[in-house]
Amino acid sequence: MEDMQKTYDPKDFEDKIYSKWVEKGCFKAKIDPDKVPFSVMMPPPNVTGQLHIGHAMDETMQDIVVRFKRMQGYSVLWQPGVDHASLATEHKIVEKLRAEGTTKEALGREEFLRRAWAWKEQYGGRIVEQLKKLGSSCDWDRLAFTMDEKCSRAVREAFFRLYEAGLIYRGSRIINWCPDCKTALSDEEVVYSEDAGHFWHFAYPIEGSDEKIVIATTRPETMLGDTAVAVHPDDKRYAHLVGKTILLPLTDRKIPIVADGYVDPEFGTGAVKITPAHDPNDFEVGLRHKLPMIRVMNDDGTINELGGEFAGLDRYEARERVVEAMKTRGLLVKVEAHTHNVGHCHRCNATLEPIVSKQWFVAMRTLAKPAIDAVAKNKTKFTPDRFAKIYYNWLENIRDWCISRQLWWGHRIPVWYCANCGAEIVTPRVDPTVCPHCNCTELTQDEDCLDTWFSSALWPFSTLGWPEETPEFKYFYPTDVLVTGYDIIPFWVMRMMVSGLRYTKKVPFRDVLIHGLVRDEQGRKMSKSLGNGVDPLEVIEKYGADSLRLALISGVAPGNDTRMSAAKIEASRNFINKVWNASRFVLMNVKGTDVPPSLDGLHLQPADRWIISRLMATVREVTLALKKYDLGIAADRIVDFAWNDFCDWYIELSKPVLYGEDQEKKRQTLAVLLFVLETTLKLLHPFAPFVTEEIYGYLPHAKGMIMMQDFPRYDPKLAYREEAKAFEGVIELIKAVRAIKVSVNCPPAKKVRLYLATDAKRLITANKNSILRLAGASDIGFVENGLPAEEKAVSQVTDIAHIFVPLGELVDLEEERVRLNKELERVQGEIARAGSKLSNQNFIAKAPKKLVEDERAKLEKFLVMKKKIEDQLKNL
RNA sequence: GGGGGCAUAGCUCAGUUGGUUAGAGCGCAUGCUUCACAUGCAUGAGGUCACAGGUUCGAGUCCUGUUGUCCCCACCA
Repeated sequence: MEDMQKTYDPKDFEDKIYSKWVEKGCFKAKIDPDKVPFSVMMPPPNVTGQLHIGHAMDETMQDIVVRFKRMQGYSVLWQPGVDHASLATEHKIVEKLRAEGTTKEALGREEFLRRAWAWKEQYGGRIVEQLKKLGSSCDWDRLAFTMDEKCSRAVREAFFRLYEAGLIYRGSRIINWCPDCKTALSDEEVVYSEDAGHFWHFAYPIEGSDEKIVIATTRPETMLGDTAVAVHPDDKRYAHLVGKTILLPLTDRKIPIVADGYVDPEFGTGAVKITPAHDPNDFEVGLRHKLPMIRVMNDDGTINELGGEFAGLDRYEARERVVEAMKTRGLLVKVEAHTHNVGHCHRCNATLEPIVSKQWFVAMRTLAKPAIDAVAKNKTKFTPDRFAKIYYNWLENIRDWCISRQLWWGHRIPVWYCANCGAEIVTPRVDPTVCPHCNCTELTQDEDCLDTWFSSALWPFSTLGWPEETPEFKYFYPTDVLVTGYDIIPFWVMRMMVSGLRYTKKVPFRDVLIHGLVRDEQGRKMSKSLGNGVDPLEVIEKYGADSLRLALISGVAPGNDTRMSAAKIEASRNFINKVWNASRFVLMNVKGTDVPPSLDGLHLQPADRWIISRLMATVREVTLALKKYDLGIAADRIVDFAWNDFCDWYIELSKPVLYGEDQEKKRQTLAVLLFVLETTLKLLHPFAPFVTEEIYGYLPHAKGMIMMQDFPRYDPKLAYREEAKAFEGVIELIKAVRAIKVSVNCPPAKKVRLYLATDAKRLITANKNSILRLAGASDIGFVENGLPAEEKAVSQVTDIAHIFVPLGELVDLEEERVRLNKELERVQGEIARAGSKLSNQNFIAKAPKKLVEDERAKLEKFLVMKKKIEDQLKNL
């Protein structure tokens, strides 16, 4: 086999490896009765969307979990799919048509849909290809689309069931209307922002009196639809006017003055114009006082024929003209600057109009209850659990969900109306042809579509074939974990919970792993307008997918936002490069040897046992962290082990053996190097799948693909706790010698002689060559009581030895005295701290025994150190 | 108005059920072209864990309050 390339270049192998995984069917989900299923539903990205950094994080997290579980032996389904994204997609197509100089109305429904599907065919594959670049190990053979036959069938069934139960109804209510997209929106789709506006004070004349009542409004044009003015019942200023009639200016209408508790006497003038058809609060007031509703605006935001002379004007032009007209009549009292929260369309950002409109709604209150209970009873668990509170907050305050959209791209509402008797007809599967009430055959289907989230809400089971009891559904449902961002909780998580419990009587997923947003270097949201977005595809191109993945999850706690920067990605790339080079080192040395395939029967040296012990600790911690979805911690542990323990220590410790003469020791060391490398690669695989798979292919005893190997297991036989701890003493010794040399500016290349007063002669002798090499020493001598003063040595006390390094001219005795005194001070501080703890009777009585013992041992240790340092000071 | 987050090294952030001398990356300082890697190695400086109380033998961690900051929801027309 060829050797590994000298430099790490992900472009050499990432695509090749992905193809290989696909070819070998590594991602395929199988119904295997002998295995435990583990299923994850990918949050479907918009079918015509492009991969952005937020997707990249979401996908990476899922892929890590899924690869981990697959290696642990679960039968994994990671279900991929894309969303038709009704409004988003239709918006794009409408824009395109506008550029072509036509409109959807001009094309007609059929032709428009033909174009929409063509658009979907053209761009629908793009995001899927981009997901592959990341290394996503989902079962592409099962790729679903919210508008495919399977999902559409589920939508129809779900609608039917809710309708039958009376939980879907049609009614005229105030909804959020986008005059640009010309559709209703749900409350969740409204984005509020503080906008600068005005507060116009208008005087309304009162019939049969010279008195006028002054109202204040931010939307003057809506006065054309006023049907009352309201004041607070206890407001003495207006008490005499309640029941009187207003001659509404600019119209020929007479409207009453009513008293209603909704009015805040402190705000504005204390008198409110009531426009039931154009304001949610006014709508309520209107119902209470049985006021007429006069809708004065068309769907496109222009004033309709009820607006008299203003008919046909755009809403903003109408606003100006109304103000002008009032001014001319001397009825404009004043204008104030006023900033207020205004709702905008989440898709096109147009200012929304609250409008009375006949729409379809889902009665959410009834449905919310089981969804609240399921989380309260821990049937579904949020990670981190604080998001359960946010979830409750949403569901407890939920209002009915407006599900109809005046769009064509989506699931057409499965309701037919009878031309004869006006009946609503809803059937679960087959389209009705005859009215069951009057036998009339003239039926027309509702023109509108469903909110895109209506189908997304069914995703965990619609993709598995529900309402059919398919084998997939039985095996993989409920799913195990849903991974998504906190911003999607109200849109999706909540609604999947509601639907899942309603239709399947089960929670749709057992865990919900919530992540935050990926922000830019300065903590700002990434946005197109700021141009501060990090393009994941560019990052992959430049650094490789593994670096991107690692950068996206390292140092990130669940649920928290994270910042992305070139520096962070480079740090990840550097680590992967490190792994690459360490692997090269091992393979280079293994080449041409008969390295044993396992550790069985080997006589392990202290350093070997130490690294294996550290490895086992890492395996345990990583496994635990992954189980708890602490992906950032898991990654940090692996990086820390691989870089510090393995590369900086064990590989360096192995060199004197590898370059030495003892062939048997060499074989053993190679076996350990290989074992640790292979185990580390497996641990790292879920995080950095490409590079680990590539390197694994070079390992002499590799079996197939790394992604199909067993995830490393903690083996108590390999824990070697005591030996590892003893060996830490050797490491501490080496570090101390290095520090001594630096402290006197001794060139690193200059070898020094070490003199050690120690009880650990055996351990030190066994590791002599390593100590010499790593500490930069020429020889070790053992002494009883240090060196004579004329030797001019620098000394340091460690756990296993009192070190003396004679450095002759380099040593300044005065400086050495200062250094030792400083050290003495530190040790005395420790003695005082431990001493005060141990003299506290409450500590002795109440703290765990182990802790007390540890504290005693510590005190003992520091007392010995103190003695040695004092002796040395006397000696100087 | 309601809900939630955050405050730890110069910067960005970890810190599992309270328990060694509070960690990492980046940055900084000093020194290293040692045969895997300068995308590197070694050594080091740098923290009253926002503030004030409390619980506890013991608090960065739990409780109460304060301050600052960010987000979500509601929406006084």
